[in-house]
Amino acid sequence: MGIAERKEREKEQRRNDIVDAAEKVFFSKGMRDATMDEVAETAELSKGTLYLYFKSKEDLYLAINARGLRLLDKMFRDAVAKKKKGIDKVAAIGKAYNEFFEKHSDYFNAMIYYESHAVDFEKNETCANECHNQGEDALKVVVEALKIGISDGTIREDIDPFKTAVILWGQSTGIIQILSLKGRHLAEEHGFDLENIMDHFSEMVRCSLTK
Amino acid sequence: MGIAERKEREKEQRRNDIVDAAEKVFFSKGMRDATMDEVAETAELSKGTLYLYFKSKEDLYLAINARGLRLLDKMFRDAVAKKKKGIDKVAAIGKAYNEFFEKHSDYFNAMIYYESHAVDFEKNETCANECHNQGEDALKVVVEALKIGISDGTIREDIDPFKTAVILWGQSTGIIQILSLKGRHLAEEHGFDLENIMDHFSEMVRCSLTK
DNA sequence: TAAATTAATGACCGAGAGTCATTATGTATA
DNA sequence: TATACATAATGACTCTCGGTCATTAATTTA
Repeated sequence: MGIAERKEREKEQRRNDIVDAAEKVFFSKGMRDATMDEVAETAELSKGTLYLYFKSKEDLYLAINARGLRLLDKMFRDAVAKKKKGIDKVAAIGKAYNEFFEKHSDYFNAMIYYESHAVDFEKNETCANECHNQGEDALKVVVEALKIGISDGTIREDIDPFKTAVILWGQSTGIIQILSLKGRHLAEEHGFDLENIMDHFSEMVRCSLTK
Repeated sequence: MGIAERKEREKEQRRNDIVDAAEKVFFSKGMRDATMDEVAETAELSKGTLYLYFKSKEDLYLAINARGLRLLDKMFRDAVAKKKKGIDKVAAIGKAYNEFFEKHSDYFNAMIYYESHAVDFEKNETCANECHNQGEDALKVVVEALKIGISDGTIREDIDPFKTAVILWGQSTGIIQILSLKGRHLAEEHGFDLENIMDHFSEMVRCSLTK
């Protein structure tokens, strides 16, 4: 009985098409100014149909965010795979995060929005959970890198890997966020050199992890 | 001619009353769910009057944020005043920031909202500018503390004070933000000890600033 | 081919931000 | 004190947009 499977695939496909359309609209107009009517028009579907696939506008936005997090997780995994030593893995993750911001700033900004709003799990269920899990997966990559570093002696052993991973995550996100939002201004107003600021930060991190 | 001055004062007073009312409503309902009608009711004014004093809902929100930033700036100044050495001043600022979060989390969350949204200066003019200036003032306190630390030899001299201040600001904000949003979950799910995480972070910062 | 199930539609509703013609209050002038 | 003038405040109204649901269309099953 392949009909159920085919239907399942088609449903998945349609869902994806909607997220594609939503990305176009949300990324060009911003979460605030994007309208569900425009997403519907872009997807060549009626507005009602959007609500068959997503619970709310926020839920649809979270689906985009989940895509971003999936991509970030992949970049993290690729980054750690290329290095042997724990400390180098951690540095590679930092570099990957910065690259993620530079190459996929739309996704990064979506993430920022997500991280600064308490998400109502009632109204978003599925997508919110996927975001949460995807985020945890990415964090795990950092935790593992730290553990490896402690084992191979490239990272001081008096740190708690999980705690430190959370700190690193928060730190990095905060800095990229400030650069994303105020970077242009800082460069113009204060002659700020944006290029090497992340290197500067990486250096600080390396310093604090190696004692 | 004291009439003009009195009128000016009254206007200022009314403006303050509106922000007071807005704080009550925004803090209890959240930026998203707060309505201008409710602010008007709380302020015992008509909705139209709110728009005589503020350009938009966002503008009113920015006025609240400016208050928060003013408070933060003051806490930073008080913190540095109590310490002699540059490195201790920097540590005191970090402690003050954490205290700000703990004692005035409503303001902190307002700040987060502000920092994660590109503010439309067209629609907010005055308040947006005040936020911006207030933020720069607070940042200056950090810059000064770093400079003093470099002079008195408690902070390594191969760092750029301004650049480092921005990094510290972003880092701290990012961490507090993640704790604010996910802290409860991290504690429950991963047996995370929230108490000393900021100390842990401070230690990392001290380590990276003193070489 | 008819009945049943599933998918899609778009007119409609309610909520809330922002407006503006009208009204009220306070101030200067005769 | 009465009158013209200026400024402040009002709230009914509009308009946009997220979300709903009775209706229609398409697909599957019997």
